[in-house]
Amino acid sequence: MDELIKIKVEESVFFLKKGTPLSEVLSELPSPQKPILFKSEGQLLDLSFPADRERELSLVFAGDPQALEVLRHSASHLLAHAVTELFPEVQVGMGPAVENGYYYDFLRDRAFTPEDLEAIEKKMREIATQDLPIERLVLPKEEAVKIFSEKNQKLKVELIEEKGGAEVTCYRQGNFIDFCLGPHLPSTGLIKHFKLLSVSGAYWKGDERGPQLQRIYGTAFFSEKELQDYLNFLEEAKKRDHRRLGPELELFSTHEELGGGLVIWHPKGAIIRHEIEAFWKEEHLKDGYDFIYSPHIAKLDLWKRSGHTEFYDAMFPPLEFEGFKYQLKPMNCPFHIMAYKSRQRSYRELPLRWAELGTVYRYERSGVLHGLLRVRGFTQDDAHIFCRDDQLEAEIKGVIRLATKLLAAFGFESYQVYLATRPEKYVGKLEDWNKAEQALEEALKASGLPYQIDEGEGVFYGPKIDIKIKDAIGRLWQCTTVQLDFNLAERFDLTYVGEDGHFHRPFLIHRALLGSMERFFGVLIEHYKGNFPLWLAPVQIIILPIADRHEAYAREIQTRLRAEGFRVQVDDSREKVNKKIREAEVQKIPLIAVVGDKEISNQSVSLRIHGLGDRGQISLEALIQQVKTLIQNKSLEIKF
RNA sequence: GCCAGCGUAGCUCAGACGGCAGAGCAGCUGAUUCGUAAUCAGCGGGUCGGAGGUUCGAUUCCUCUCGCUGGCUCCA
Repeated sequence: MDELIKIKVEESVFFLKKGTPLSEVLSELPSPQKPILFKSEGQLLDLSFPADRERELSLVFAGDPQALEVLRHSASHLLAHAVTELFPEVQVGMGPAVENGYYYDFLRDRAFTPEDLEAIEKKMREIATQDLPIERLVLPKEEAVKIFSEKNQKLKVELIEEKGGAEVTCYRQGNFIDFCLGPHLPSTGLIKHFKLLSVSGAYWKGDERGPQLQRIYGTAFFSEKELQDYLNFLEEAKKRDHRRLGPELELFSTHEELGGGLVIWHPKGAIIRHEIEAFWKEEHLKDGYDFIYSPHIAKLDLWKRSGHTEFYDAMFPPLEFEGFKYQLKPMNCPFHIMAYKSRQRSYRELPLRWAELGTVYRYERSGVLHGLLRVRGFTQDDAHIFCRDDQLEAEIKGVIRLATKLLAAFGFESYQVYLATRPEKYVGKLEDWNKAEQALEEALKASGLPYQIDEGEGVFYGPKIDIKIKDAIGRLWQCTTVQLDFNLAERFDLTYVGEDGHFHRPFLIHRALLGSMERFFGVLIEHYKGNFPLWLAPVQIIILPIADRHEAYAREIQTRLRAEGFRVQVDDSREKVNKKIREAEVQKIPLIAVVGDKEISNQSVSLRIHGLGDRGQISLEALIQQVKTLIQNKSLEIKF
């Protein structure tokens, strides 16, 4: 006798024979629009999912953001389908949906060319137009293995052997079948707005010893507008690329002669860095930090004691002289620890907050270097806090407050915060871990920032908080990190004498707020699109004399404005005003002061604001006052 | 480090069965003295990323190498 299963959909109740597709209920529902998925207990299910037990279903329609991942996953199958049609010899790997789209990995002896991608995309459209039903199949493992073996899909067979239970789920559309948990859209016709983006290498199962596959990336959306918006976003990101803007605006350069990942800050970049650092120092002093300077190398033995030689693989090879080996520093911590250990410490002097803009060197593999964002020599805005356990929470709160204060000054006010907790392998006492995790979480709660917990994702030496900032076009960048370190405290046997006259182990907090000057600068360039706010702009005001006879007046104003501490230039080239203005706009100089006969006669300038155009005449005094205010307030916008 | 793509003037890019290497912008010089996004003219500028090989001849074909790009991997 067939068992009947109770299925509740919206307000209606149905009874289905066990194993019949849930989609049966749809014929009875007066829904004007056909759903593409069901949702049950927070989980998305195929329309054809068999009735297995009592369920309450809701309907998910095309366009629903929850279904986007499914759309993209189905699009990845469509991609694999097209590839196997066009290149039957290709073996398919894995093809999930990812953050902004999807990819699929293929094993093929030749590389896919851009022409191949075009052909594949065309084939995908063809298959989509056929509107093939996407069927969910549950097969005994042996049968699935047999099917994929016959198709000579060895990678898939490997996956099934590895991951499949007694029964495995597969999805089929036309001649294409894939081992996959799903869920998927009911048919290929629903995949309408998609595009292939790029092809790159990827290792099978991420193992660099394994075979190298070719990964084709694509994206898909429910509407053409969303797809176009995303493609526009990619274009916009290209326009902001700091690797283009940096050299163009003469902020920094890199050179083959110097080596990869090594950056030279040009005067215009250096002045921005100076402003950032000055602000950073000022805020740190206000928060009770002291500064430290430390050398760039130290004896290798120091790094042995810290454990870096053992656990850290990004160190440059050591240098050797006078019978000793020296190590270029990848971190600042051991130096700060040495300073701490230079004498006995009392509980009365804790917390110690020691900050350093410390330049470190890391051997990053050549393939990962990327503009300013991933380099080999960089300056961390580092600090180490040594504190007692009763101070831990307050210290972390202080760090978070300082971090968000600094970031907000640059216009970063939207964050994603992660608390990473104890991993399986860890050093230190469980009791300390618990105390630290609790302090971190309490501090986060007090900060009012929404956060998520990455269970077990902490580093082996301590739990941490990471803060990612959201830039002007919504991209996330990791900057702030606050980490407890039980390892170094232990290895260097850090102690302080407590009120009880006994030795105690201090907590060691390692933190960087902006991350590194290089990386933060790269992010800033992209965030501002090169249009730095007035307080950071390398040239804040450019004065454009209309004709030669106005040059003396221009120089006079320049002197006057420089005396106020403003960064001012005069364009004395013998060009027309139009050309000078264009030049200044291209250079993204915030304020342009045009001076001619009129301005001389009433001691004024004609002001033009970058991007906003001519604002008319303004007296010299008013200009000075307003610029002063804008700089002092670190205003992100220029208003007159 | 691995896979793939790309390296031609400072920048953006043309180019060529393997046969003296081009444009625009920038730079320099001169003329123009001008009112809100490019005045005109002239000139200079290249081991065609580097090394080796094939060839009578290589920037072009081959090998190696360096750098960059997209990913992978790594990320104390």
